Amino acid sequence: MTTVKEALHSTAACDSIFLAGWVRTRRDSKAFSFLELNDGSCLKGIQVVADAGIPGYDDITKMTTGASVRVEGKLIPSQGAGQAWEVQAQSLTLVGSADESYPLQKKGHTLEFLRSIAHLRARSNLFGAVFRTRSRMTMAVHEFFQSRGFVNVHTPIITASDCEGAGEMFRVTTLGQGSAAKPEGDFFGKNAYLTVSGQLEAETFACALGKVYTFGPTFRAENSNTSRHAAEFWMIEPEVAFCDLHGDMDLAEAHVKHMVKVMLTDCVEDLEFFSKFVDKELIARLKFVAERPFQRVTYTDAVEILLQSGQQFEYPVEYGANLQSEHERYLTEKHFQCPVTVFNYPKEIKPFYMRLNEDGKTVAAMDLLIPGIGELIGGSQREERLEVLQANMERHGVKEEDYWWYVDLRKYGTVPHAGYGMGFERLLMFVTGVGNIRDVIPYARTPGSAEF
RNA sequence: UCCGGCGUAGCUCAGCGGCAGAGCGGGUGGCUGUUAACCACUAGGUCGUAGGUUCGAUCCCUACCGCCGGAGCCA
Repeated sequence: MTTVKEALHSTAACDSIFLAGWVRTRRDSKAFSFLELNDGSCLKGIQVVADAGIPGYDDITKMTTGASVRVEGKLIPSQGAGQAWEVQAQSLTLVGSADESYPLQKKGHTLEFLRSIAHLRARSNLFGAVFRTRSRMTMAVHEFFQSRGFVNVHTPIITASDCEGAGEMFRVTTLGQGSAAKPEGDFFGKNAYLTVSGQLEAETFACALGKVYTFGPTFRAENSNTSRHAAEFWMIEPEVAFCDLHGDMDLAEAHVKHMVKVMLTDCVEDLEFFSKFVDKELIARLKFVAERPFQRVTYTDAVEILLQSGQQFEYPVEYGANLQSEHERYLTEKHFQCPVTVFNYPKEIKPFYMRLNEDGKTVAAMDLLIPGIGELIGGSQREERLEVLQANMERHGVKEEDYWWYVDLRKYGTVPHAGYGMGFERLLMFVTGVGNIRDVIPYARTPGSAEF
């Protein structure tokens, strides 16, 4: 069997071709019909010409939009404008009909409606393109790290650490609802949760294998209702031994650039579709990002830029406070007009594991901000000095006995090391131009929503 | 969770304190190497849910539910 993609890219006619897919639209003449057949292998469908009387033509009225069909025929140059090749069918087989209740119409639908039929939306042009892109970007992540000698580590999904500082956690239990049993009586003998980050475990492997990365699902039980947050998302977390913050920032920028370059070279047809129907500036922006160096600015300088900007912000700019979304947007969209890495944040607003700088006031943290999305990457150099780490834990109210294995890393052959987390869906939003995280993941999990 | 907006036909929306509307999609017929085809006809509604005001509520008020946008949390 040939895919539609292969057929459309054919360099020569072919006497015998087999295709199977779903009907996008049909136009009937008295003596023949046109079927547009799409099989998901690429954005475009192929035009099938079926003369009345060929085997299977009796079912032509049932080959409506959404029906699945097999076609046997010849690949020939098209007589009509609009396509180079078409299939002259010699026989048609109706595999599965789709009656008039099939919800995907030939016309455009809103993203909100398509979310309500997420089990069918991958059959639309946009979502077919999104999920082909998602697949290619998945491979690009592995290519990027594997080509640099990184080892992929599968960190656990279920964890017993209940305060990793990355957000609220989902509880994992086999106890019945309202059970009075103590955690000791639960499956793991203690409270267990879905992971909010594989970082701490990844650090242990970096301190053995050198350069590692994780790429897997991550869960946050935050009651977040935004276009950039999901309760279940995929995160990429590299962790590198003998690496400082600057090496970490170099890696993060190279990572983003690599992903963008793969998008530009390997997803051309889908990218052109996004650029035409989702975001007209997309291709220009991706080329810009692929070619230009990113900006880097310390938190202190960023605050100064914001104070000097003359902009009226809803929230005041203040040293020592977190940068608000509007501040980050100003930096990346207005001031620098390109991706920006902000680094060296005040220690008070960052978690216990980040490395204290020589000034005693800031930590070696960094956020990579991109236009339109905001924070794509958050990372840091990790505190490798035992006494300093212990003091940080004390200050953050983190109990050492809960993290004895993490502390052990600093007792036995400790090394400077650094890493970051990249939200895979946020990256997809950036490279596709799609504005809502719910539309770059097959079945979005958000507060109050776990259908499908 | 907070602020704002929206829930009317399968979809996108208009409407109005007094008989429920359009475009698209669907169905039927016609026509054509067609391209989101075209032409004609046609079916399709508990106006989100529950209360309240009113002679009368899809319309005004309240609560709830859902969705969208923004904020916070973060990736």
